Amino acid sequence: MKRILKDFYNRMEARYGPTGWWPGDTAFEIAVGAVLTQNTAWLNVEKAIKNLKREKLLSPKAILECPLDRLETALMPSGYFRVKAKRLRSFCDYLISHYGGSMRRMKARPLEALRPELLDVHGIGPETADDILLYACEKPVFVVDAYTRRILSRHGVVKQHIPYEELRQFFEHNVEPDLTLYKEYHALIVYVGKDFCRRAPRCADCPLAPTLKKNQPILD
DNA sequence: GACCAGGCACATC
DNA sequence: GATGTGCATGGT
Repeated sequence: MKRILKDFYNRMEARYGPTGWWPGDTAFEIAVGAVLTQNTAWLNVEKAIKNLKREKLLSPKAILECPLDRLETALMPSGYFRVKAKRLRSFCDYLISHYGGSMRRMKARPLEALRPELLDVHGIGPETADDILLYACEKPVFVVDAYTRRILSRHGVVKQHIPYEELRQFFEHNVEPDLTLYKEYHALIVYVGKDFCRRAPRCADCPLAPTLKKNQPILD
Protein backbone atom coordinates (compact mmCIF):
# COMPACT_ATOMS: atom_id res chain seq x y z
CA MET A 1 0.00 0.00 0.00
CA LYS A 2 1.19 3.49 -0.75
CA ARG A 3 2.86 4.72 2.41
CA ILE A 4 0.64 7.70 3.21
CA LEU A 5 -2.54 5.68 2.73
CA LYS A 6 -1.20 2.95 4.99
CA ASP A 7 -0.22 5.56 7.54
CA PHE A 8 -3.76 7.02 7.45
CA TYR A 9 -5.22 3.56 7.86
CA ASN A 10 -3.00 2.65 10.80
CA ARG A 11 -3.76 5.88 12.64
CA MET A 12 -7.51 5.53 12.15
CA GLU A 13 -7.54 1.83 13.04
CA ALA A 14 -5.61 2.51 16.23
CA ARG A 15 -8.26 5.03 17.31
CA TYR A 16 -11.52 3.46 16.09
CA GLY A 17 -10.97 -0.06 14.83
CA PRO A 18 -12.26 -2.59 14.34
CA THR A 19 -15.52 -0.98 13.27
CA GLY A 20 -17.35 -4.03 11.97
CA TRP A 21 -19.22 -2.04 9.30
CA TRP A 22 -21.76 -2.36 7.72
CA PRO A 23 -24.41 -3.21 10.36
CA GLY A 24 -27.39 -5.25 9.16
CA ASP A 25 -28.88 -8.72 9.55
CA THR A 26 -29.07 -9.43 5.81
CA ALA A 27 -27.53 -8.28 2.53
CA PHE A 28 -30.88 -6.79 1.57
CA GLU A 29 -31.00 -4.74 4.75
CA ILE A 30 -27.54 -3.40 3.97
CA ALA A 31 -28.63 -2.39 0.47
CA VAL A 32 -31.71 -0.64 1.89
CA GLY A 33 -29.49 1.19 4.38
CA ALA A 34 -27.23 2.33 1.53
CA VAL A 35 -30.16 4.09 -0.16
CA LEU A 36 -31.58 5.53 3.06
CA THR A 37 -28.27 6.98 4.24
CA GLN A 38 -28.01 9.28 1.21
CA ASN A 39 -27.25 12.72 2.65
CA THR A 40 -28.64 11.58 5.99
CA ALA A 41 -27.29 10.87 9.47
CA TRP A 42 -27.09 7.14 10.23
CA LEU A 43 -29.08 7.51 13.43
CA ASN A 44 -32.14 8.49 11.40
CA VAL A 45 -31.59 5.62 8.98
CA GLU A 46 -31.71 3.16 11.88
CA LYS A 47 -35.12 4.46 12.87
CA ALA A 48 -36.49 3.99 9.36
CA ILE A 49 -35.08 0.45 9.12
CA LYS A 50 -36.62 -0.35 12.49
CA ASN A 51 -39.97 0.84 11.12
CA LEU A 52 -39.58 -1.32 8.01
CA LYS A 53 -38.90 -4.35 10.18
CA ARG A 54 -41.86 -3.68 12.45
CA GLU A 55 -44.12 -3.22 9.41
CA LYS A 56 -42.76 -6.40 7.80
CA LEU A 57 -41.59 -4.32 4.85
CA LEU A 58 -37.97 -5.43 4.73
CA SER A 59 -38.22 -7.54 1.57
CA PRO A 60 -38.29 -6.60 -2.13
CA LYS A 61 -41.76 -8.04 -2.58
CA ALA A 62 -43.26 -6.27 0.44
CA ILE A 63 -41.72 -2.92 -0.56
CA LEU A 64 -43.18 -3.17 -4.06
CA GLU A 65 -46.59 -4.42 -3.02
CA CYS A 66 -47.46 -2.22 -0.06
CA PRO A 67 -49.25 1.11 -0.59
CA LEU A 68 -46.83 3.92 -1.34
CA ASP A 69 -47.98 6.07 1.57
CA ARG A 70 -47.38 3.22 4.00
CA LEU A 71 -43.81 2.85 2.74
CA GLU A 72 -43.28 6.61 2.91
CA THR A 73 -44.53 6.75 6.49
CA ALA A 74 -42.09 4.03 7.52
CA LEU A 75 -39.23 5.92 5.86
CA MET A 76 -40.17 9.28 7.34
CA PRO A 77 -37.45 9.45 10.05
CA SER A 78 -34.67 9.14 7.46
CA GLY A 79 -35.79 12.26 5.58
CA TYR A 80 -36.46 12.72 1.82
CA PHE A 81 -39.05 10.01 2.38
CA ARG A 82 -40.95 10.51 -0.89
CA VAL A 83 -37.74 10.40 -2.90
CA LYS A 84 -36.36 7.45 -1.00
CA ALA A 85 -39.57 5.43 -1.28
CA LYS A 86 -39.30 5.68 -5.06
CA ARG A 87 -35.59 4.87 -5.01
CA LEU A 88 -36.11 1.81 -2.83
CA ARG A 89 -38.82 0.61 -5.17
CA SER A 90 -36.52 1.09 -8.17
CA PHE A 91 -33.90 -1.04 -6.48
CA CYS A 92 -36.44 -3.73 -5.59
CA ASP A 93 -37.74 -3.70 -9.16
CA TYR A 94 -34.21 -4.27 -10.36
CA LEU A 95 -33.53 -7.01 -7.82
CA ILE A 96 -36.68 -8.90 -8.71
CA SER A 97 -36.42 -8.52 -12.48
CA HIS A 98 -32.73 -9.48 -12.61
CA TYR A 99 -32.34 -11.89 -9.71
CA GLY A 100 -35.82 -12.96 -8.66
CA GLY A 101 -35.46 -10.78 -5.57
CA SER A 102 -32.47 -12.78 -4.30
CA MET A 103 -29.40 -10.94 -3.01
CA ARG A 104 -27.63 -14.31 -2.95
CA ARG A 105 -28.11 -14.67 -6.70
CA MET A 106 -27.07 -11.08 -7.24
CA LYS A 107 -23.87 -11.68 -5.27
CA ALA A 108 -23.01 -14.62 -7.51
CA ARG A 109 -22.52 -12.26 -10.47
CA PRO A 110 -19.13 -10.65 -11.17
CA LEU A 111 -18.41 -7.07 -10.13
CA GLU A 112 -17.92 -5.91 -13.73
CA ALA A 113 -21.46 -6.95 -14.56
CA LEU A 114 -23.10 -5.62 -11.39
CA ARG A 115 -21.69 -2.09 -11.26
CA PRO A 116 -23.16 -0.85 -14.58
CA GLU A 117 -26.47 -2.52 -13.73
CA LEU A 118 -26.70 -0.75 -10.40
CA LEU A 119 -25.74 2.62 -11.88
CA ASP A 120 -28.65 2.21 -14.29
CA VAL A 121 -31.13 1.94 -11.42
CA HIS A 122 -32.95 5.20 -10.72
CA GLY A 123 -31.71 6.69 -7.47
CA ILE A 124 -28.50 4.70 -7.31
CA GLY A 125 -25.45 6.81 -8.02
CA PRO A 126 -21.77 5.90 -7.70
CA GLU A 127 -21.53 5.96 -3.90
CA THR A 128 -24.72 4.03 -3.24
CA ALA A 129 -23.78 1.49 -5.91
CA ASP A 130 -20.38 0.96 -4.37
CA ASP A 131 -21.81 0.71 -0.83
CA ILE A 132 -24.07 -2.07 -2.07
CA LEU A 133 -21.27 -3.76 -4.00
CA LEU A 134 -18.78 -3.68 -1.14
CA TYR A 135 -20.91 -4.31 1.93
CA ALA A 136 -23.92 -6.23 0.59
CA CYS A 137 -22.36 -8.09 -2.36
CA GLU A 138 -18.87 -8.35 -0.86
CA LYS A 139 -17.01 -7.20 -3.96
CA PRO A 140 -13.65 -5.43 -3.52
CA VAL A 141 -14.71 -1.90 -4.55
CA PHE A 142 -13.39 1.12 -2.71
CA VAL A 143 -16.24 3.37 -1.60
CA VAL A 144 -15.66 7.09 -1.98
CA ASP A 145 -17.78 9.60 -0.09
CA ALA A 146 -17.77 13.27 0.88
CA TYR A 147 -15.42 12.58 3.80
CA THR A 148 -12.95 10.68 1.63
CA ARG A 149 -12.64 13.64 -0.71
CA ARG A 150 -12.47 16.21 2.09
CA ILE A 151 -9.88 14.35 4.11
CA LEU A 152 -7.55 13.56 1.22
CA SER A 153 -7.79 16.98 -0.39
CA ARG A 154 -7.29 18.81 2.91
CA HIS A 155 -4.17 16.76 3.44
CA GLY A 156 -2.95 17.70 -0.01
CA VAL A 157 -2.98 14.11 -1.27
CA VAL A 158 -5.40 14.76 -4.14
CA LYS A 159 -6.87 17.86 -5.76
CA GLN A 160 -9.95 19.35 -4.11
CA HIS A 161 -12.55 18.61 -6.78
CA ILE A 162 -11.27 15.25 -7.93
CA PRO A 163 -14.11 13.36 -9.64
CA TYR A 164 -15.61 10.30 -7.89
CA GLU A 165 -14.24 7.82 -10.36
CA GLU A 166 -10.73 9.22 -10.23
CA LEU A 167 -10.61 9.08 -6.45
CA ARG A 168 -11.92 5.52 -6.42
CA GLN A 169 -9.20 4.46 -8.87
CA PHE A 170 -6.61 6.28 -6.81
CA PHE A 171 -7.46 4.08 -3.82
CA GLU A 172 -7.84 0.92 -5.82
CA HIS A 173 -4.41 1.45 -7.39
CA ASN A 174 -2.71 2.24 -4.10
CA VAL A 175 -4.41 -0.09 -1.63
CA GLU A 176 -4.23 -3.83 -2.18
CA PRO A 177 -7.68 -5.14 -3.15
CA ASP A 178 -8.73 -6.96 -0.02
CA LEU A 179 -12.40 -7.13 0.86
CA THR A 180 -11.98 -6.78 4.61
CA LEU A 181 -9.45 -3.98 4.22
CA TYR A 182 -11.72 -2.02 1.85
CA LYS A 183 -14.68 -2.41 4.18
CA GLU A 184 -12.72 -1.27 7.18
CA TYR A 185 -10.91 1.56 5.42
CA HIS A 186 -14.09 3.25 4.27
CA ALA A 187 -15.77 2.73 7.64
CA LEU A 188 -12.82 4.33 9.41
CA ILE A 189 -12.94 7.34 7.09
CA VAL A 190 -16.59 7.82 8.05
CA TYR A 191 -15.77 7.57 11.76
CA VAL A 192 -12.96 10.12 11.52
CA GLY A 193 -15.04 12.30 9.22
CA LYS A 194 -17.93 12.44 11.66
CA ASP A 195 -15.70 13.47 14.53
CA PHE A 196 -13.26 15.82 12.85
CA CYS A 197 -14.08 16.61 9.25
CA ARG A 198 -17.47 18.27 9.11
CA ARG A 199 -17.80 21.68 7.45
CA ALA A 200 -15.76 23.37 10.16
CA PRO A 201 -12.75 21.12 10.69
CA ARG A 202 -11.66 20.47 14.27
CA CYS A 203 -8.25 19.02 13.68
CA ALA A 204 -6.82 19.39 17.17
CA ASP A 205 -7.38 15.81 18.32
CA CYS A 206 -7.74 14.15 14.90
CA PRO A 207 -5.65 11.00 14.48
CA LEU A 208 -4.69 12.22 11.00
CA ALA A 209 -3.69 15.74 12.00
CA PRO A 210 0.02 14.92 12.43
CA THR A 211 0.17 13.98 8.76
CA LEU A 212 -0.95 17.45 7.70
CA LYS A 213 1.72 19.37 5.86
CA LYS A 214 2.79 22.66 7.33
CA ASN A 215 0.72 25.60 6.02
CA GLN A 216 -1.57 23.20 4.21
CA PRO A 217 -4.97 24.87 3.80
CA ILE A 218 -7.55 22.74 5.56
CA LEU A 219 -10.78 24.36 4.41
CA ASP A 220 -12.52 23.29 1.23
C1' DG B 1 -33.58 28.64 15.59
C1' DA B 2 -29.74 27.75 12.48
C1' DC B 3 -26.99 24.45 10.62
C1' DC B 4 -25.92 20.08 8.93
C1' DA B 5 -26.04 15.00 7.47
C1' DG B 6 -21.84 8.89 4.21
C1' DG B 7 -26.50 11.66 -2.53
C1' DC B 8 -28.99 11.84 -6.59
C1' DA B 9 -31.66 13.49 -10.56
C1' DC B 10 -32.78 17.13 -13.19
C1' DA B 11 -32.62 21.86 -15.20
C1' DT B 12 -29.94 25.35 -17.02
C1' DC B 13 -26.08 27.72 -18.74
C1' DG C 1 -18.88 20.00 -18.44
C1' DA C 2 -19.79 23.00 -14.51
C1' DT C 3 -23.10 24.82 -11.43
C1' DG C 4 -27.54 25.26 -8.95
C1' DT C 5 -31.72 23.34 -6.87
C1' DG C 6 -35.24 20.30 -4.68
C1' DC C 7 -35.82 16.73 -1.64
C1' DA C 8 -37.18 16.46 4.54
C1' DT C 9 -36.32 14.62 9.11
C1' DG C 10 -33.92 14.89 13.50
C1' DG C 11 -29.60 15.82 16.34
C1' DT C 12 -26.44 19.33 18.02
